[in-house]
Amino acid sequence: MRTAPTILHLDMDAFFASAEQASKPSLRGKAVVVGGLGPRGVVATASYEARVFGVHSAMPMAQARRLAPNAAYLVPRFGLYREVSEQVMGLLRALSPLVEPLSLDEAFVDLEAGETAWDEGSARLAGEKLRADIRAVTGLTGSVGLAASKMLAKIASEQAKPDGLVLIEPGTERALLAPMSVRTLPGVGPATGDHLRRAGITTVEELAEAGEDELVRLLGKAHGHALHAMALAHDERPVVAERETKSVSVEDTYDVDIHDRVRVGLEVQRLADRCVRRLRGAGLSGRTIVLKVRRYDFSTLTRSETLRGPTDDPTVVREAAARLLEGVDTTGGVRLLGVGVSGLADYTQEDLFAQARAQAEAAAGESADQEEAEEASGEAAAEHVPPAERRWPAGHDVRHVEFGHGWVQGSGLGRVTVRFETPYSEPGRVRTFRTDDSALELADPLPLVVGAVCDRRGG
DNA sequence: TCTGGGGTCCTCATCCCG
DNA sequence: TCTGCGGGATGAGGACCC
Repeated sequence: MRTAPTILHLDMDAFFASAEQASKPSLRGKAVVVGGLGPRGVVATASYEARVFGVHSAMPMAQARRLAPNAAYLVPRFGLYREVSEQVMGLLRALSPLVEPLSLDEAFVDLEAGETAWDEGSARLAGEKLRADIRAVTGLTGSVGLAASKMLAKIASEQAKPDGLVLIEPGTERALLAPMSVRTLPGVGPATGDHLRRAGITTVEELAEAGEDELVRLLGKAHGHALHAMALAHDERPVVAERETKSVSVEDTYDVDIHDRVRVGLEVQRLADRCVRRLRGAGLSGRTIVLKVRRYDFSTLTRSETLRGPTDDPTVVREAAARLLEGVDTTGGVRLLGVGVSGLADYTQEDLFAQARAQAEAAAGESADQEEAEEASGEAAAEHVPPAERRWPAGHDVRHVEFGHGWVQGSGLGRVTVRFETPYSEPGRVRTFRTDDSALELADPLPLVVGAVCDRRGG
């Protein structure tokens, strides 16, 4: 057990929403909600100003609009977030070679392994410098937790939010955890929380008192054992820099349930193709094909099939997915379809026919670019979206030959409204154009901080 | 209120093999 | 040859995370 608080957890504050506010001066200090804008969208991130109204992540967008009707509603721009994330991860890697990213906006760092901190004082110093560097390089704020284990570092960063730093002093861990809700612990979600509550356990202290045998009886071996250790503040999980991918999947929720069996089949083929493109992009192949179907009543089922060897052949995956679909009853309609591949290998079995076919397809160009573009703009399931919204997604950057750089505030009825401002300007003016105005075109996002180098493909 | 998309891990049942 | 049993592979489902 490590004794010094040298594990750092970084959590960027309201990351997507903050990036949008940095990018759009007129939204600073305002309620901003980023998420899917379709009828079945959910909130990905709400700015702190929006949280005041009760809006939070994973909430249905329709509910968010009722709570905060005057907030700005934007589609996520993963390209921008990825760039900012890479800048932040770069700063973390300067602290230690042991960096474990958990998502675009979160990571663990082992400061001791990087020899940047060895005790409380040096850890606090490194954490504060990191926060300052992140602000300087990205213009955004992040919260830092420091502790002797991953679990506690994460709890600390949660307490530090927003824009703060909390260090949990060694020796104080159990007393700190004792009064907290069991839901604070990683791995305790709604289901486990309910389960424990029915057994009369609501705090970490009660969890520790319950004893390991009782927890194993209640929750099963692995979960019970792990939770008992967490309750005693025992967490020896190391920071792991590289974790290999175990599965690749794509899925779409449709704005309206699909009833037509033929259409369901076609969608599954499209998803299989998209999945294979992602698989190949990562240089992977896999043995197990998984079909996922969410029905009209939200009941979800999966069907899978394991091949004799790994494949990255679109035809093979399409055919397997189609076979799996045959065994699924879709009467009543489906709201979501997904195709995945697991059992991954970083090589493909020699299959010369498949390779020849793949090369022919690559040469033909196909409609791959079109679909990649759709994916990139988060408009994959765009068939029902009117053309205007599709070409001018809310929040995306544009450039006008006369008025310069701006972003789409909204579009519809043949009109698109643009606010002309940049990350470094004052809040800008709004103008409206026809959606087919040739003076207006989509543009790449600008770096959030002046002088920061943004290395974009083709940009 | 009506529930995204991309993952990970665990559990349980079943089948096959030795 | 029959039965018991353990273990691995497979398939389905569920909980959880960001």
